[in-house]
Amino acid sequence: MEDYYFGNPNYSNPNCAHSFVTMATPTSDFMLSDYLLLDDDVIMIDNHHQHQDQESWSQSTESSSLAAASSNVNHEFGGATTSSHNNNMQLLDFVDRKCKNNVSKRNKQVEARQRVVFRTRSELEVMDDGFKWRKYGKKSVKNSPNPRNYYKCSSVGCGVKKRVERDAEDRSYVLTSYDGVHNHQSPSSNSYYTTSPFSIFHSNDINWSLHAPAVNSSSSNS
DNA sequence: CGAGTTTGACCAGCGC
DNA sequence: GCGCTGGTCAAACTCG
Repeated sequence: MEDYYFGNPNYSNPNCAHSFVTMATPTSDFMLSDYLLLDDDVIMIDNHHQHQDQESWSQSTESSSLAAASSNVNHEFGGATTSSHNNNMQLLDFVDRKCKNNVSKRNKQVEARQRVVFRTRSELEVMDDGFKWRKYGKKSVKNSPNPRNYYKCSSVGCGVKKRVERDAEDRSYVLTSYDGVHNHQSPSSNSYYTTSPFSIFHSNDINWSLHAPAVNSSSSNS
């Protein structure tokens, strides 16, 4: 099986090299195993749910949009997520509990903006995805003991935003949501990234990594 | 000194 | 209309 990484392996912080995670198997701390298309513009990714039966999956995908999402999973992830059918069953529950309750009013106003939500198991709240982010807000949210951090892409003219918060139910997981699509290449030296956050799923021949951010190290103190 | 973070204030949507 | 909530702004602050 190929190794799949999140982030650019060539864009690492020597001070944080210890946190570099390789995803060779579904048992890695950071595992890309699920994502879901919600209402045409929201994708959720869950990285730990793995054990559901096929029957419940079929039941839970009666919705056409969700069924479409499941097909996308297999298509987009290819060999990296051969078991994604099973994984996404839990993801549907996850979406019901998390996404549908948490989609912000503000986000509802943002039409045609793509939104990707990652649920990753990591001690690090900020994951380097190759883009440069500037923190512009921090907010305590209801029903969660953990604050939510707001980031904007630092690139001029790029309006992509992301929110990062600890999972209220399991603090070992981090929820990272991306709003919008980058209109530029990744500033990282080796531009494996394309303009869309979804592009990570199209890189069958590219290694992706999860590691500590190369910049904004002070943000981890917040 | 510039870039990034912190944090309180402000705004807008929603439910009652 | 009012209060609650999530999201954003911007001045002050920190750090390299």
